[in-house]
Amino acid sequence: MTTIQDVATRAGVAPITVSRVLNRSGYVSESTRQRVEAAAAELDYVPNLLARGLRSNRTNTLALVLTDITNPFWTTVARGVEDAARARGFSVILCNTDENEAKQEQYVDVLIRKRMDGFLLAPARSTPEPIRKIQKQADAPVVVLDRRIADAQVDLVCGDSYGGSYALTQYLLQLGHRCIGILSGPQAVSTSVERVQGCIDAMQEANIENGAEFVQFGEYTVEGGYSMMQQMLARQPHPTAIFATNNFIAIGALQHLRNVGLRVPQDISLVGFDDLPLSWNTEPFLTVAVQPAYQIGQQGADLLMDRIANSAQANPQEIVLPAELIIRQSCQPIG
Amino acid sequence: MTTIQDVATRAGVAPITVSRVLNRSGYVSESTRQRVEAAAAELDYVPNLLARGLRSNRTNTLALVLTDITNPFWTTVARGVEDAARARGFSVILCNTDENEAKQEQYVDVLIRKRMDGFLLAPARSTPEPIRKIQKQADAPVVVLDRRIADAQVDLVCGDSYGGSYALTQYLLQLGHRCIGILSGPQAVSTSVERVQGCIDAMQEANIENGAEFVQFGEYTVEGGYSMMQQMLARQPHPTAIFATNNFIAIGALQHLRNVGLRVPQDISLVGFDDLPLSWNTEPFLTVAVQPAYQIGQQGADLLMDRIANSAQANPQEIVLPAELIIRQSCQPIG
DNA sequence: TTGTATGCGTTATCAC
DNA sequence: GTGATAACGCATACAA
Repeated sequence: MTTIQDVATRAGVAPITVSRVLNRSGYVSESTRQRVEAAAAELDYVPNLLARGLRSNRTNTLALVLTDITNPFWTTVARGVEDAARARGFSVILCNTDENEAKQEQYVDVLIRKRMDGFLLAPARSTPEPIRKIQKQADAPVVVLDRRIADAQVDLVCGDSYGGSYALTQYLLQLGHRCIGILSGPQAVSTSVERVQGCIDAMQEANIENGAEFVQFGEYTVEGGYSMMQQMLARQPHPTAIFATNNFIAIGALQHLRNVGLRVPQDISLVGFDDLPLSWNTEPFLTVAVQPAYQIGQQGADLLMDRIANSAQANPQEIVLPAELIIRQSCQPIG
Repeated sequence: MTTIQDVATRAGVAPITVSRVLNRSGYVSESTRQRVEAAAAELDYVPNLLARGLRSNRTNTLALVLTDITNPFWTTVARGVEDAARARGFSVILCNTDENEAKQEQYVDVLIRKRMDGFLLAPARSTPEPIRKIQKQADAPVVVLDRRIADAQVDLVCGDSYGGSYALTQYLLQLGHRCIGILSGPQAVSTSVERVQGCIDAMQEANIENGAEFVQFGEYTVEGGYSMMQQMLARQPHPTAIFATNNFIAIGALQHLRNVGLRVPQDISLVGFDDLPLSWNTEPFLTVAVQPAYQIGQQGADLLMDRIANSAQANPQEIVLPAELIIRQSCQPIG
């Protein structure tokens, strides 16, 4: 392994001068710069980022901890983070927790030890402990993505769950639906609560008072959607429209409807939250509210890097990005 | 930030003793161990992995560079790598190149600078340069995943592309198909070549000599599958069976067939390579050859960690894991 | 079983 | 513009 010292010797300068050339910090004469660069190239010099990080207390690396890498929503968020980071010279370490609190803790521990400059965290649960731990042990800023954490003094970037589901519900109400079944994620996750609430509030404003009766709570997974749909249909009379509160739940719901021979939208209407790429459902027909996943990642990373740059502690920010209503063919008017 | 020195002072020992306790290296008396552990806990001590890595020349971290994080095949591989790594105390840094050579080079550069202990690489292209670069600059072992690289002296773990497609083809031949269209990935990738060859060889053994005429080369993507299917159908007469050489190509092919009103298997038979989780196609009916993705990741990581442990350079190994034929309902016998 | 001395490769600080 | 010196936090080598 060739070191900065080797390069310095070869170029006939002091190590610190090599450092200045490589980091473009401080003044270096043009001729010196050229000699140093030539020497580095000839020796195939590779900077040791461990040493740099140890000395400078900066690793130029962001941690991105998210809950489900198999969900296109999150891969899109990750892409936004990566692009924003690269644009400012940061690299990103991506960790997937599978919504598992223990895994999340393991990753967070390692990332703290590896001295990340900042953390982007989509919490597996809505407890503030992991955030507190980072803030206490890491002395690095944290930006939470997607999920609101009560009692945590921390920046947040998320989509407008409430507004998106409110808009979806209004759309269903306009079509004449009066009984809407909600297939929700875990009650302990803020997005679930907000999506359910947005739907119920919209119904209430239309003088539908029993909206809360048709809610099933489960997981944000295909299996969850499948079984919640099953339970929803067990009710008599069952809803005329279904609100699947995320993309995987929608797939599961569709699978069950197909199994029992109910057609969408002829027999029952269905709306979803967050989209799927063309590759997933061979016919893209689902009416959905879509969060700007890429922007959530991008703005989260930018905010985080701002915090890293000005370690001055401003008040925590909350950035809520609007969800877009995309109307396709999965709903039909009543009667 | 509290350091090993702080812990040592508090416990009334030398820093090196703290180090021994934390790393379970060397002899430490039970009473000393307890005092040190208590001190570390009270001070909320967090080891600095940058310093440790710099000093010890080991980061206990594997790099995993793959080509498409949105493909379930690769997320499964990644899971296998993660589990194997965790079992031996390694962490994993995952990087997604999107089959893009430039991105791959950027990631590899950073990973070398970060001093990974080993590299798992699914090359974006079949050139040996990236591998040579790691071997030259990093002095860390490399294990290549999934794709064979000519002229590279390097370990390889992959699925049996040739055998899998040979078996699929035999199955189609048994059903009486005599004209099989192949929708292939890029000609520059070894898996493409091998899957095509397995198919052609099986046909040749059945005395079908013109097998090579019905091959389309394209990308391993939904779009690629769609357009290759389109071109395949333009031929008159078109094949009675289609071999989609990866899961995304199969989806694209299905989409096009649906668009032109051809039913599978009534109007045309279809087989694929690698499976999709239930969440993807609402009805799992495709007959496929499946590579053991999880094992590829697991065995790749294990081999890599073996290499790291015994830096003695044995000859490069090539581990080819069998593909499994799963027969479902996407094929029909010929009249 | 524990400690001393030293150095990993780099950059911060200050001096010239 | 450039350099000398020290220090980041830890583990290796050797000594006691």
